[in-house]
Amino acid sequence: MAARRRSEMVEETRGKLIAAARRAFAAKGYAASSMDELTAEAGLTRGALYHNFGDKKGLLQAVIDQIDAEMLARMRVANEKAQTPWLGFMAENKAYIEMALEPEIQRIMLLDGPAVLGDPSQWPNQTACLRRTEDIIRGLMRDETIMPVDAEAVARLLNGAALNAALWIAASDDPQAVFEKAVEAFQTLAAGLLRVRD
Amino acid sequence: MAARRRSEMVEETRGKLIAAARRAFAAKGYAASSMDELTAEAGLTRGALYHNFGDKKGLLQAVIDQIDAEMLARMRVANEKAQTPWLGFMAENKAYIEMALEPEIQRIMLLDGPAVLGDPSQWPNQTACLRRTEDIIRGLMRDETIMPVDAEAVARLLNGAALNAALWIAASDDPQAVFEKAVEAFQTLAAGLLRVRD
DNA sequence: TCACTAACATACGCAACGTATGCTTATTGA
DNA sequence: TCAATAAGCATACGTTGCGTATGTTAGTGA
Repeated sequence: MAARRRSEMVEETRGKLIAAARRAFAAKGYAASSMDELTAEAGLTRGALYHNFGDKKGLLQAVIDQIDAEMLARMRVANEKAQTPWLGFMAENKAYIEMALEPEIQRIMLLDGPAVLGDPSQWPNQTACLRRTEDIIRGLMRDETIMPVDAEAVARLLNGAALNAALWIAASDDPQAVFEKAVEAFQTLAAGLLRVRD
Repeated sequence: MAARRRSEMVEETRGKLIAAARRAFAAKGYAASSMDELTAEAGLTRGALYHNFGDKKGLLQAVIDQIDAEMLARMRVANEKAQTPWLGFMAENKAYIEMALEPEIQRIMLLDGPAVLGDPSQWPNQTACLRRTEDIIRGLMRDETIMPVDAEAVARLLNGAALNAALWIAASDDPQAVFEKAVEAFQTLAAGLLRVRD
């Protein structure tokens, strides 16, 4: 039995806890998730949890950081497939709406996260998705694809619009149809950015 | 000592509990608000609470219904002062952003409410603000002030944009300056609705 | 006037978080 | 190689807070 490295074991423990937390938070919500159950499912106890993450909020923060990184990666992929910068931008936003439809992301990133940790803009990592949107907008302005605007403000607004669209779609009877409508409306609004060049 | 009517006393009790809950939820958030403290501040016990509202969520729902009605009224006032339907629409949205900046509304309506009760579209009353926005948009379409769009979708997106704008503003260092930027960006986006008529 | 019921208070059980303490095992320095 | 140390995690405990079951008082209708 080769003695394993300390850092390996820690990473494994943290990984197991984060994975179990993702499942529990997504399925039952943050408040209704018991730390006893959660850690037991990971084959551990609450001792490991409080040692590694400090408290329940700390675990949520870790889960959010992980999901956020995944979302950022998926937005990049969506952009790369597009033909023009503007279409890439639209593709990213569509991808965001699609992701926001997934129960796990919706529950953890859009509902519990902000309520428990405060506004996402205060999160260390959640800013990643947002900052990327900002960068894209700045690029479009440099290309003169869109008119000059405050990139941060527009990024924020579009992000909120997409977020709310997702909540709306998820609560509807016919998600697919409503999704189409939401994307179309999103493009209509975003056209405001293009209006002098249309 | 004139014996007071039953219904009067009940209304007073409910009013006291809702008022205390608004203060507590706004100041400490839903999760951190103790029902014992809350009811004690109202000069009552948890017995009154569970009799009148069923559980903690029920009290939050009652608080939300009350605030929602107030918000709707304020949006109406903002609209009435405007010169044209389009400006009225913009005024309502600006008013919404302003309201969403208030800590009480932000904490209860935008953060804790959705997380605890689920998406606002499922709330019995929160739909009020949203439906009003929808109606306004339909009116603007009939006037041919804006191009034909899916009113529900656009209402949702604009609502989300305004919501996120408020969270952003509140977290910023210079709320006043950021507020100006947010309103301007909001108008830029909304201009997408006007583009064929510009 | 008197049974009856609604409105609220009191008392209890239980679940869950956070901390303090204890044990086990990897790492470190001689 | 072998203590000594500390990190990593488990166990045990105290506290808080929700929800319910039960008790008590005051208004209601016949």
